[in-house]
Amino acid sequence: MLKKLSAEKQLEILEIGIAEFAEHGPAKANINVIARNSGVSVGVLYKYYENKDALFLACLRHALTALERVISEVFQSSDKMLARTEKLIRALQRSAKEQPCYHILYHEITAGSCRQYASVFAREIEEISAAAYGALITQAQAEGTLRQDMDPRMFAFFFDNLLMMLQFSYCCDYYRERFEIYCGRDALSDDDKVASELLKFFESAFTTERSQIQHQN
Amino acid sequence: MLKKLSAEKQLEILEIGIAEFAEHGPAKANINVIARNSGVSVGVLYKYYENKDALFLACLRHALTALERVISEVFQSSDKMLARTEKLIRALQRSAKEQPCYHILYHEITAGSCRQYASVFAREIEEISAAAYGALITQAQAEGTLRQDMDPRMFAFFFDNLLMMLQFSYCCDYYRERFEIYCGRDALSDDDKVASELLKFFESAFTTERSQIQHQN
DNA sequence: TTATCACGTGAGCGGATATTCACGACAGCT
DNA sequence: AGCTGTCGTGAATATCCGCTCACGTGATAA
Repeated sequence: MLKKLSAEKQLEILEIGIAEFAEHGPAKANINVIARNSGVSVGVLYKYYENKDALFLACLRHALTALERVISEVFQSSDKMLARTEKLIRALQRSAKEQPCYHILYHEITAGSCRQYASVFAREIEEISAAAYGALITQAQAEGTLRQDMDPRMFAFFFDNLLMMLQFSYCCDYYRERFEIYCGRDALSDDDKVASELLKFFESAFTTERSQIQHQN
Repeated sequence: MLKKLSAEKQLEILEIGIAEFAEHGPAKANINVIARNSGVSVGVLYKYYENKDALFLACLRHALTALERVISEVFQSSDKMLARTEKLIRALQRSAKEQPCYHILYHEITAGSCRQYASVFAREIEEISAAAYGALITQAQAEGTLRQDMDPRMFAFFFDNLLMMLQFSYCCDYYRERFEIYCGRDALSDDDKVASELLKFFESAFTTERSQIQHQN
């Protein structure tokens, strides 16, 4: 190999691609623009990626891997459920602000122009978190720190629903606007308040009077 | 006016448009296909709508009006908070199954290819429900049937987050898959179970021991 | 120094599709 | 019946953009 694109340049292409795909959506993102912004020619893009679709998938994978890392780091710890939940919230807030495009790209695959990948990616991404959250919740129920009267899978589902919406609310244009409409102009900057309110919401959903009564029996 | 497209035909165009835009996303939806499927010529579409964008916005407005009607019907009643919440859940489940494309279109505007409209539509759509939910919650807090220790706007926000995700989980491909992964194959058909589980989740978030203690004082 | 060839380049081809416009059809009027 | 103006038609046009390929460049080997 003589010149070959450096690893950094290849990464740069992915980053620029993520930005472009996130800004315009997969359908309207422009390959020629990605090439220009990355400082390479269109031709070389097609040496590395078979077509636009392949480039998009590479960008997506890059973004999703980064997001998975954020989640899995939180799951390294052996905290109790609530502490872990708080860490999750904080980590998502930070990540959504630092790398908004990654989250926007994640959101993209839920939209119409990505229908084709919907089932593949749903399995790939959500199976992991569904299993993790499900296990966490079942365990918490067994330990008696969580209400007994709910289907743990449904619980995990609602739990993740709130976390997904939280991510999107920090970086997707529509959801950002909506966030401000609901919670006020400074909602986007006052991370502590949002985190603590969401945590309160979760906390009372986690632990009802019933679950405690059942636990004492 | 001599012939002019009948009101029914104009409605049909909107319905076909909604289906096409929902299936492929605004960017990839094909005007010529919409014309053919509606049984009219492309030309006439351009007599009624300045361009593709204008047609898309008309479809969007049609869909959103229908969705608003679903919500506002529930708000006609003077039920207590929990009863109203249940009605909301049921109405959204029904509507998402009967008119999936309407909800998919709603979801579309949150994605990248619609960035330009994000702020306009966010105000138009969410301001209404934000105000309604916010008022509902403030009132419930005043009556003492709702915990006092949460910011009512944030509460309304989380509340609506769960409802939005519920809608999407019944009709957007990715969210449907995810729904099944989290809650099992039959989640999509067992509406009663989903409704009751979500209601339980809300119920305990609404009413904590603390709120009841405070109320008894 | 020169030949070779691995890589990168970007002008331009081709297909897709949004948009136009010259035309036909037909209702009402005379 | 013939005229007129309103509408609807869809082939044709214009544009955009994904993708290709003939070429340039510079590192290596002889």
